[in-house]
Amino acid sequence: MTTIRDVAKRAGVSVTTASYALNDTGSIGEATRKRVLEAAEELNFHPNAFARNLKRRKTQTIGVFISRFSGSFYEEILEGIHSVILETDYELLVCPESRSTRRILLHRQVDGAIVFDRKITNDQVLKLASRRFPIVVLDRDLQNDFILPLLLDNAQGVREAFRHLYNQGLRRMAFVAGALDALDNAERMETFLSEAKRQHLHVPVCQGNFTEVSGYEAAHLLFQSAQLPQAVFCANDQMAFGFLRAMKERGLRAPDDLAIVGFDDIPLARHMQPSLSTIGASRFEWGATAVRQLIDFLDNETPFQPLRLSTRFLARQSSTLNAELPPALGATHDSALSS
Amino acid sequence: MTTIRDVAKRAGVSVTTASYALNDTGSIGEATRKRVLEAAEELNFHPNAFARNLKRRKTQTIGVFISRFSGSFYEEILEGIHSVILETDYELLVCPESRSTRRILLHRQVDGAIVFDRKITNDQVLKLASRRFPIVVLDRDLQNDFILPLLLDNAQGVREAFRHLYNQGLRRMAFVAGALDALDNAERMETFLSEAKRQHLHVPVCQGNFTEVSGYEAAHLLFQSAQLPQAVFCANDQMAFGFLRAMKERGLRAPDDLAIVGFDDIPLARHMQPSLSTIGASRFEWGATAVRQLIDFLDNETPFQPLRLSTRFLARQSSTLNAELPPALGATHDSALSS
DNA sequence: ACATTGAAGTGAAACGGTTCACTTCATTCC
DNA sequence: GGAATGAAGTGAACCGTTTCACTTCAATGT
Repeated sequence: MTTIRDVAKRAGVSVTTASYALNDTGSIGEATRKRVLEAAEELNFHPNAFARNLKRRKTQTIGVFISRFSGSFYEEILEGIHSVILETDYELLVCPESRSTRRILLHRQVDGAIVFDRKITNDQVLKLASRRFPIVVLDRDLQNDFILPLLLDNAQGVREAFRHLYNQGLRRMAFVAGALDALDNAERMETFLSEAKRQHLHVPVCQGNFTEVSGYEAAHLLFQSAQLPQAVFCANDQMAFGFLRAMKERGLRAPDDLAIVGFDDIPLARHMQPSLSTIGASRFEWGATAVRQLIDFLDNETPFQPLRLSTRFLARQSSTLNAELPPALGATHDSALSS
Repeated sequence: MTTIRDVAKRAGVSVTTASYALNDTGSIGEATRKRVLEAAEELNFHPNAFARNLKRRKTQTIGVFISRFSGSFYEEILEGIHSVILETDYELLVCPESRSTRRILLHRQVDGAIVFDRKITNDQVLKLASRRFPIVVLDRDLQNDFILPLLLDNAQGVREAFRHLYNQGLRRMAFVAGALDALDNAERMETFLSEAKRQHLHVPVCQGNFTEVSGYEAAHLLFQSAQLPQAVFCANDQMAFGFLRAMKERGLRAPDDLAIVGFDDIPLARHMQPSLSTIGASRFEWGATAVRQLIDFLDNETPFQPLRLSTRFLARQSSTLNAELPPALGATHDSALSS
């Protein structure tokens, strides 16, 4: 392992000079600089990141904390983050939930963090965030000078979805809720119910927890009620998927027997049979925005700009009555595979 | 930022003692140890990872180098890796292709690497790998004491697929090839063609590059030939997907007009209409095996054990003639969403 | 009674960079 | 001609740990 001392020796200069030359700092003559760079090249020198970070107290790295890799939900967010990182001189460290999370966060192995992992508590985030360690949170409404929440505009998409159902003459609606502690769930439910209320509709709520199975179970519960609803809004796509499975088993068809709407626009949604109406946002843009703001804060102390990511309702087969929608595949395969 | 010195001072011991106590090394009295740990707790002390790594010359971190996040191809591999990491005292650093790759690899910010990114050259891998820096490669056939290739057993699955087609009486077959420089493509093609040869079949080859579009284009090329083949094997699912799109546009149906088989078993494959016959491997197991061997090498110097990951053919609608296959969704949704 | 042992604890030198404060020396200015 | 300036380069402290080599001292063996 060659060190900067080796380089300095070979170039016939002091370690200081070598460091300045390699980092393009200090004032070093052109000839000397060249000699140092050549020596470094010849010795295949690469500065030890630990020594450097230890001294600089900066890592030039952004940490992203997610709960897991699968689900293709994070995928696009990560892609967005990655695409921005590529244009900066920062590096990216992705950390799935585990002990590591604590370690990396606490040991300051990154200069800033993007958090999308409910296992990390609000308290932890609050305690960690500081001018020297800004944090962007994607999954909670937590905010101060050093914490930027970047959330979905749940209300917008849900309102559109409600209108879509309502305008088709559907009146008996039900809501399948996700995890109780999730902000997104609360907002989606709150919006849906209040829209319904404005139309003097009462909407029963089935409690789920965002998993496919809980959607399946919610469906069974609803099937037992005296009168089937005409439309069901599920707080996310996974539950909608489970709900549709239960319907299929019962011989019920969407949208004719029951119109279904989900939330998230997971990749599968457009490929299902019937394709699933849902509410989507650009997760790519989400990730990109997060890291852009974070780096802007780190480099220029630009104050955080909270904002809500716009969502939009996507009418597909599962909720669109008597429409001549093209079959899912033919209509959408292109963008589906473009990723 | 509190340091070990603060802890030592508070506990009324030397820095050395504090370090030994915190790391459970050296020989330290029970009472003293307790006092140190308490002091650390009270001061909310967390050792600086850079200083530690600098001194220890070990990072206790495994680096995974992939070319990108999307495609849901890496997803399961990462999950597999992650699941093993969770049970060890190693951490995980996932690095999408970029300058970072070079930096992290060269600067030894990780103790070992798992490489799945063709942008990293064989030369680089060879130069980097050493007893102190073992590397597992998932995308190339490169091997020495410190480099472990973990590849798919392409032949096995492809052979099964060929038989499946052949046993249904199909004789006119074509092959859509992927990127020329890819080992996987070479092996799949080689196997398919030699199986065909044994049956005295001649199989024309259309060159593609693993992308959906290249599959689409390959289809158009084939459509111009005098006689349509009865079965087409695509070297991966993406191309098969493009091929099916072209067929649809032409009013051709799989499997009746043309039986289609892909390779990879991407999540979409089972959800398409028709569902896509393909060849799959447990990518989860793939990742898990890789990291297990790597850590075993690092911790115990266990020599690398090259092996091929078994693959299996999955008969689905796109290639199964006159069969009563259940509809894709009903049959498979459970495992599809279980992730 | 004295050497031996081993547990408990310590001082200081690393690890490999960065950077502050400083020197040297040629050039410019008045 | 002497002070002022500034470019080029250097020595050494420092970042926060770990760990080698060492001391101290009570307990043990003979």
